[in-house]
Parts: sequence; C-alpha cells; structure tokens
Amino acid sequence: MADKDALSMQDDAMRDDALAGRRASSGTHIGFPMGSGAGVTLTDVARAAGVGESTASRVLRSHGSFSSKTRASVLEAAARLGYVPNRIAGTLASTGSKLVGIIVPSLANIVFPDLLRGANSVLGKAGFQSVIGVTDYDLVGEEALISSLLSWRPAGLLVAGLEHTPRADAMLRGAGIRIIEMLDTDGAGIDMVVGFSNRDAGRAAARHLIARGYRRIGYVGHDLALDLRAAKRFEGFRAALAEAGLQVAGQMIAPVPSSIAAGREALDRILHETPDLDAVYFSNDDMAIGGYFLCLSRGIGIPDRLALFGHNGLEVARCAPQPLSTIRTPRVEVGEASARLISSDGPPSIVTLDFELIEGATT
Amino acid sequence: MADKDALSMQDDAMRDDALAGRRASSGTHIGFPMGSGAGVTLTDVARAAGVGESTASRVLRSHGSFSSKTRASVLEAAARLGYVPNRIAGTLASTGSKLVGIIVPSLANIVFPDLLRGANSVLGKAGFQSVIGVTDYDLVGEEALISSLLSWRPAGLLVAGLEHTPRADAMLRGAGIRIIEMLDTDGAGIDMVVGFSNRDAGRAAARHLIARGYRRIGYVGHDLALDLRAAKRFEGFRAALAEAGLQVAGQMIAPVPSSIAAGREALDRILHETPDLDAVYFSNDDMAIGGYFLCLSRGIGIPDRLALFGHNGLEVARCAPQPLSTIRTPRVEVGEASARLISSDGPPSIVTLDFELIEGATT
DNA sequence: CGGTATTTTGGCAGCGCTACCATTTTCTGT
DNA sequence: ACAGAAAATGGTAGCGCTGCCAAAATACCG
Repeated sequence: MADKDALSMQDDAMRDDALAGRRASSGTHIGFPMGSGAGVTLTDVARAAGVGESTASRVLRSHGSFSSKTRASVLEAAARLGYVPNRIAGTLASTGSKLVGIIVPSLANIVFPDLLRGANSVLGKAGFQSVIGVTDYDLVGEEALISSLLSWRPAGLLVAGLEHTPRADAMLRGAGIRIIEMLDTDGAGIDMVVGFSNRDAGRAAARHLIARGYRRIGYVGHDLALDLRAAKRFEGFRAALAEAGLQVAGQMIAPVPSSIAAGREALDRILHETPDLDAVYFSNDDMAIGGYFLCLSRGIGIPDRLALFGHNGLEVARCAPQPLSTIRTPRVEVGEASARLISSDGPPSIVTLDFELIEGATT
Repeated sequence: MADKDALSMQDDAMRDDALAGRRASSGTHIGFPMGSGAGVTLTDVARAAGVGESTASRVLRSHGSFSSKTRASVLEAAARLGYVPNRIAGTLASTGSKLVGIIVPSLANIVFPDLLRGANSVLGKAGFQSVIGVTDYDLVGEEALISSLLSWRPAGLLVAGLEHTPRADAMLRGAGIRIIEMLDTDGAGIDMVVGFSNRDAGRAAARHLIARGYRRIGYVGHDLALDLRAAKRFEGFRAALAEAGLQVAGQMIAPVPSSIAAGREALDRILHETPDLDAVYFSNDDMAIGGYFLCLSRGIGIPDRLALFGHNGLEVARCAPQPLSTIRTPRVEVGEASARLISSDGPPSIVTLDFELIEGATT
C-alpha cells in the first residue's frame, strides 16, 4: 500500500516534469532530459519493488541469486515504471563495455556493408552493440576515428585493412582490447587478422587468364593510392604474369573510387589506347560490370573479342546474362568470423578464409 | 621532478600489469583492462600537468577559460601519457550523450548503406557517433533493438520506416529524445519524419507507363509483408492504374527479400503465366535489373516487346546499356537531412525530399 | 532442535568525468 | 597603487550502476 502510494505520486511527478522536459532525479542533482519512462533509475525500481538496489540490479541482469518472489516484484516494478537500464552507467561501473567499434573505409561499396552485416549479426547475438566509423579511405581520418571510438571504451575494435598511421598503430596496440584487422592477410597484423590474401587473389586471376590462353592482358583499376587491397591484387596479378613471362599490356587507372560508370569509361579509354587487348582484369566487380556494359553497348564480343575478369563475386556479376568471371570473396564470413573473435582470449592469430574463383562466361 | 618519477613508476607498473592484462587504477578499485595508454585517467593527466582535475577537463574540452600556459602543459601531459578520454564517464557525468542510434531493416540492400552513409557523415562532423541496429525487417526485432539502443542513452534515434509495434512506439515516444523516422512519409510520424511518399512514387511510375501507352502492365515484387515501403508503392501504383481505368494485368511476388536473382526468376515466371504483358513494374531496381538481365538473355526486346520500370535509381540501373526507367530516391540526402535534425529543437515536423522520375530506355 | 552451510539480501564505495561553486590570480581603470 | 571586474583555477558532489562485503534469512544435517 505504502508502495503503491509512493508510486502513483512518482508517476504524477513524472508527468508534470515531462512537460518541463526535465526533472529532478532521485538525488539533488537536476536535469535529465526525458519523456515518460526515461529517467527512471534502478533506485526507483528498487524502491518500488521494496528491495535494495543491488538486489534489483541482480534480478534485472539475471546474475547472482535471488528468490523468485523478489524476482517477480522487481520485474513487475521495472515494467510498470517503464525502466530502461542505463548501459552508460553500467559500463562505467563494471569492467568491460558491450560496445564494439567497426571501422570501414566506405559504405558506398557493397563490400563493406556486407562486412558490417556479418559482423553486426554475430555481435548482436552476443549482446554487443556496433559503433561504426567510416574513414573515406583516409588513413588520417582513420586515426581520428580510432581515437574517437576508443574513447567509448569498446570491448574490441574491428578495422578493415592492415595499414595504419604510426599513431593509429600505437593506439591500437596500446588499447588493451581485442583488435581485429579484416579483409587482408598480406602483411603483419596487430592482434587478430581475418581475411584472405589479395595478392593471391590477383595471382589466381592472372593464372586463370593465362590458362585460358589470353596473352594481351590489360588492367582497369580505380584509385589505388586509396584502395590498398586493390593495389595488392594488382601487384599479385603482375607478379603472376611475370612468372609466365608476360606483363600488363596496358592499364588504365580511374582517379576516382570504383564504380560502374568509372569501369565503363576506363575500359572505353583503354580500348582506344590499346585496341588489341584480348582480356582485361578489373580492380573489382563494380568496375568490371561497367566494362561488361560497355561491351554490350558496343557489341564487343565476350569473351571472344575481349575477356573480362573482376573481383568480389557480387550478385550483379553472377546474375548477368553472361556471368562474370571473378573471385568470390567471403565478405560476410569475414565479418562473422571477426565478430566471433572479439570475445576470444587466445593469442594473436591469423584466420584465413578462402576466396573462390568463379569461372563465368566472360573468360 | 617528483612528477617525472611518479610517471616513470607508473609506466613501469603499467608495463607489468599489461602482462597480467589488468591493473590497479588510481583508486583502490581493481581491474581496468588495458595495454599502455588506456587506463590513464584525467586525474593522472591533471597531476602530471600540475593542475586540478577540472582545469584539465576544461582544457581538453576547450570549454571554459584557462591560460595558454596551462593549456600547453595539460595538452603535453595528455599526449605524453597517451590519454584517451573516457566518453562513457563523460556522458554519465554530463547531461547528454554523443551517441546516435540508427535502425535500418537490412544492410543487404544498398539503399540502407546509402542512408547510413548520409547520416553517418553528417553525424560524424557534428561529433556524434553512430550506433547501428539491423532489424532484418522484423518489427519485433526492431522493438528489441530500440530498447537496447535506448539503454545507451543516445542523443537521438534515426529509424527507417513509420511502422512499429505498439510497445516500440511507446518507447520511442517516451524516450525524450529526438526521433527521426526515415524514407516514408505515408503515415503519421512520432516526432520528425524525413523522406518521400512511396505511394506517390508508385503513382508516378504508373502514370509514366500509362502515358507511354502501355496497357497490359504487370507487377513483379518481393516479400511485401516485410518491405512495407514497397507495399505502399504497389498500392499507389494500383491506385493510379485504377484512376486510368486499368488494373494490374498480372503479378508475381517472390516470397524472398529483393535481389537480382529473385527479379530475374519472378519475371520469367510471370511471363509464363501472362505472356502478353507489355510492361512490368518492379518493386525496386534490384528486381528490375534481374528482369532486365532475363530479357537480355532471352532476347526479349526492350522496350518494344516489354517495358521495365524500377525504383531507386541505383547506379547499376543508370549505367546499363539501356538505362533503366526508374525513380531516383534521395537516400543519401534523407540520411543527411535526418542527421541534421538530431540537434534541432523545433517542433515535430515532416521533411519531404523529392524523388525524380528517370526516363530511361526501358519504357 | 541447535548449529553450521547456504542462499538472499542491502549497504556502500567507487567507475572517470563534468557542473557548480568558491577561491585565487590577473587585469582594468583612475 | 587600489578597488572592482574579469579570468583562472581547484574542490567536490554527484551521474546510475556494479562489485564487494557483511548481515540476515533460510536450508540442511545429525
């Protein structure tokens, strides 16, 4: 009874304060922005349930022991008051947070949303919240993002790529949390590394083209200074050509991020400069699809007159009238595997996931 | 000098503890996971700089007044110790957080990464961190996500769509923070709404097809129970047909999320069932591109034998040999505009951004 | 049924930081 | 040079929660 009265009074107070937009909380302190249920604290719930704070806390976290009777009353009180736990306070009080930072260079290329998707789905199931950062392919921006994300004291950090500024590297090493570098295994990692070798992917592409008998092979890429992984593929590609006594018969690098339009235009140009190419390796599927569309428009026969090879294995590439020859990269899987490593406590290690060469109809 | 000694001792202690993985922090409390620089608190910096905590705090936040001399020494100390501010503690102590929750149904469809991209870019510039949640088109999942995100006490929440469970609706209304509902203006919003009318988009598509003389118009869609916005487009589409005395001459709904493959297969099927269609309206560009690819494969003449119309204005649709007739939706712009509203303090309102009908070569 | 083992509980000291306030120091102007 | 204003500074009480500990309630055993 006493409880009930106290509660309804509180409810009234809350309603009034909602109008003012703020309210005096349990203590003397003023000012927590709120509507109805927000601003209800654990103390309020505990009092309403007639138990101590720590008991209420244990019940709400299903942690430690408590009688089923207290459990019921705490839960009931929490529901009735519309209690929303404050994870900020919880994180500060306890040791580790349930935030995980994810840093990707871009969201414009489906590759990274795929990565995010895999990571976020596994993280969510494990009770983590993803906090994202987008670098726009800028390593200095990445440094700033890392520092910013670290200030939220995440349980771990997922970062695309192995390359960082020295300061970023130092921050990551010193953070004392799990660091997962993704999508690239060509180089030394800081802690955990999950991905595949882009160099090998480039090599595989070259070997495939060579095996099919192509000899006048061109390269169409996008801004490599920014996309380090594409650069590594190209490097592996050239290395494999060299092993076969060949070299790139022409190359065209669009000074812009990869896109279908860029691939289309770049292929157009390279065919002007080097008309006798018999195959073209693209920096990724977006670029390659652009090339494919150009060929369709121009009536350039594929693969007889010109062969095309991409990278990533996007859906659009697989579903085209002539499926693109490409390399399917396990992007979602990399995200998933990376997320799983967040709560692991093993020593630093490298997880290699295989890519798969898809022999489409364009080579 | 005394300072310096204290510092080097601290460094040593920190190194040792790094091995153990934890360390006793300034107080008596034990246990902050850390490597090198983490675990350094504001108190440490203040002591090292020989100033009070609050002064150090003011300097580091460039807030309030302090001499340039103190400024220098605090900054130097912070840099030397590798201080990383703890935003968790900062948020708890101050009134509002710098987190913004963003809830989208999926990351598999480029539409939502686009939305995220726009929002995140504006939010980042304003000093906010994006915390993401993916519902997988599940309203109950959305409810759980909202509750979970709210527990991080975000400054605001961006949510795709106007439809929510009653409980989710109540939580959003009661949260006392800015709520922005995105991508849909066909219905009542909770606080702010940013988007366009999907119903009108469907209408526009229908009018366009009618104006071009098509009369046997079919619809190819994906799981409408999940994608409410696609359902609204279809509704508007049918309404406009009805106004012209027409009706959908056949429809095929793939019971799966939208994809190129689904579009391809669904068009194949509908053409079996209703061979005499002269135009097809797709639930979105992914589906439409699938249809386009089918036509290319089958040699179905576009637009003479069959016209295709999509929705979204994806790059792949614009760059195809025959640019797809579609409606360009301002996805990135919606994200940007939404993010801007987070720090606004005006009354609830609706921001309508225009879509643009693109007359491609497929109608 | 007493007494020990066990389960439940509440109190309280922080987590690291910021807001507020009081104090000290440094400027002004005359 | 001195009062008064302004700028700098430090102390400290929380923010809401969790972890630890001791106390209370309950269970168990011979």
